[in-house]
Amino acid sequence: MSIHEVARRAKVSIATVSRTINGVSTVTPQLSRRVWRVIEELGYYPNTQARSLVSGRSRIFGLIVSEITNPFFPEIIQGFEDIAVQNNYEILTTSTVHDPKRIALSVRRMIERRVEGVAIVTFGMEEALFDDLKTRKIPLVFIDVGPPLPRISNIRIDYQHGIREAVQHLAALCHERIAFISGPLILKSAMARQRAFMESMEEIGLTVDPDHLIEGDHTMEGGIKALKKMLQFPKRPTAVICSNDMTAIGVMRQSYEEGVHIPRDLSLIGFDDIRLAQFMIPPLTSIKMSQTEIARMAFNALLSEVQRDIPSPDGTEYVLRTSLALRDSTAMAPAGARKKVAVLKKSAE
Amino acid sequence: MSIHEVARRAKVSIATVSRTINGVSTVTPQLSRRVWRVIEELGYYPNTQARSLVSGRSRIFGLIVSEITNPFFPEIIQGFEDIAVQNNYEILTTSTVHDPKRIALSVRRMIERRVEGVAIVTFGMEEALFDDLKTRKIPLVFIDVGPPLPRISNIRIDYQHGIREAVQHLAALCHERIAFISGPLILKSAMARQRAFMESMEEIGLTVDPDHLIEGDHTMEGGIKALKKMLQFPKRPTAVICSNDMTAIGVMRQSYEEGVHIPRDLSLIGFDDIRLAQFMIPPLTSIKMSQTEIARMAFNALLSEVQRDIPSPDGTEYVLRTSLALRDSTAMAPAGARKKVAVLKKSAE
DNA sequence: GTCGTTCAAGAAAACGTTTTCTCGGATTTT
DNA sequence: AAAATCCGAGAAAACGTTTTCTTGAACGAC
Repeated sequence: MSIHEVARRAKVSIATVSRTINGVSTVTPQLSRRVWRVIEELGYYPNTQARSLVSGRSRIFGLIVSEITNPFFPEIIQGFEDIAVQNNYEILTTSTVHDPKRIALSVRRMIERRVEGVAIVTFGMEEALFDDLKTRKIPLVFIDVGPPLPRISNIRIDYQHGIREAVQHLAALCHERIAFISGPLILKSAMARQRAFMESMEEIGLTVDPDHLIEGDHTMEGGIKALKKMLQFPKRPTAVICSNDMTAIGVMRQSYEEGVHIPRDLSLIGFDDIRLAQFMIPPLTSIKMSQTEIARMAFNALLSEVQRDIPSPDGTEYVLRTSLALRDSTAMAPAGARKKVAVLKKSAE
Repeated sequence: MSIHEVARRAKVSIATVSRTINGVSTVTPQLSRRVWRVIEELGYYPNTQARSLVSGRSRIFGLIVSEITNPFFPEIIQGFEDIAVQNNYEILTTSTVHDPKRIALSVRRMIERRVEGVAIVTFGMEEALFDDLKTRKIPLVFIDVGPPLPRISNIRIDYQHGIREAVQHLAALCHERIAFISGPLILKSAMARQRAFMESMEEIGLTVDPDHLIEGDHTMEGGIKALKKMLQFPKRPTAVICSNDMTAIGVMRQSYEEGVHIPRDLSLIGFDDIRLAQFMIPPLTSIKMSQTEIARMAFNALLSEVQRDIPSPDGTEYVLRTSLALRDSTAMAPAGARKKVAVLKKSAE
């Protein structure tokens, strides 16, 4: 079961066994073969704990996500796992469920397991909870937190690009009253998306009715509520952009309930472009933010930080583009509510 | 950083520090306080690897699921994680993506990390891949594999109950031509579901048109294909039961495409009752198989096996009930295709 | 043919813990 | 008051590796 047993049977020292396993070149081919044979016979697997205890490298990365039950995250986890496997890393995943206690606990456990780096994919505001990791100089990668710091990389999402495309698309369809259902505005990322929306609207010369800026919570339930609210306004919007797809799905759900037809009566655009979006009824137009790409960037950020001998003076900033994925949940604005054609023509590029 | 540093600063031996941390009662309160203070000051976290190396207990469980991107599984992972956290266990999750290589690799790594047990939630047929775990006497828990063995527990799903309810429900709505879209029939679980369907149909006195037994693949794409196929049959079914919700979602999607209205033209029932089901349009009637419950059972199976000093002579069998969750995707059969009323009355209980 | 080099492989130290063993002082027993 | 018991805490062994240090044999150089 242990390296000693292997050594005994192969009649070599444990050092030789270790060297054989690790492919150190100073081992005679003859001995190497003998050792390997015994290893096979015994079905010996080295003990990772002992290995990493002495080598000081755990080959574990932590991955902290908000909610694994939100379909956005599994894709990220899968992507992360895929690359991790290729690079012989293990992942310790935590789904925080937005519980600070849970996060703190999970951070602590990760440190105790001596993870080599942690990817934090939470769109959250719990930054302080990760101080422990910072003081221990563990490489980190965040999504959308300020400028990178030593050992701390950042993946900046370029919300503006995709959201501008969305707004332009709606404008081209003659929509004028466009609403935006944001995420919880305590979240930086939610704020950033809303700001990008406002800017895009301004850019194109449309005004945003304050009523049409609704705060959701990134859940389907939130989308349901938001739509209910929206339908009570004297001037209903003819199009809605949601801060994530789950919200959009909630809106769809409630539209069905209320007899509002999408896209005839209401054009709808989501954000994230989760896989499910294309299976909605109708298929949901959404702003794509590639989960696989995020996972890839996050992993590489950690890996390159770990492999570097001196930490990067400032961490690296990665940028992820967003872009509109066109489907069937948007249509021309209802005739009565169309924008003047002159403006239209221009922005329809 | 290590226990030695703490010992040095607190002017005690490392043994005392260890005892303090582990709450061994023989430590004088006074010393204990001194040690704790130093621990706080230093922000010392014990090294789990060293700990479990000497104690022989890794406090890690493995969790192997088929596909994390299938919404069925995240709920299980979340549930599993929740209980694990409570019991101070870590989880190593693997999403196999149905790749035998991947499974083998992940099994190997789990063994190398000396996991204390592995929960295998795959509805699959890759049983042989887990032999390595068996020979190493690592406690396992499967879903729906034959009778339990020493150290190997089994969660048996009682498909019959939920499926019978579904069939009875449809019969009560005067459906006579009921189709079933199965999962890949190499999977035991898919087989079991189909068998349960056949039995329920027979029980209630309905015959199954062989055309109406379609093999899907548990994906939305599979559901789409299955519906296309189904619509070509001379005698279209008026109701469909799907082997999982993803398939049902695919069917919904394609029905929309083809102008088949659910539930007016076609009644639809899914299986699993994933959270998403209630947000479909219309909300999907589904056979509930509680993911949380599965997670709970799986974890407890492992935990109780680990805590037991002698392995259970035969592993334990846990049983999970399924039952129908009624929503809006089913309706009376189209007038032309109704069953004779006499039979109806009886089975409508 | 002696003397450095080179090199393969064993011995031993180290990693950070837990746990057994040991010891000396305090407490109880007779 | 001496002997026996108890108990808190330190010393040291152990866990299963990797890696440095050591050794001894083979080899080439002079």
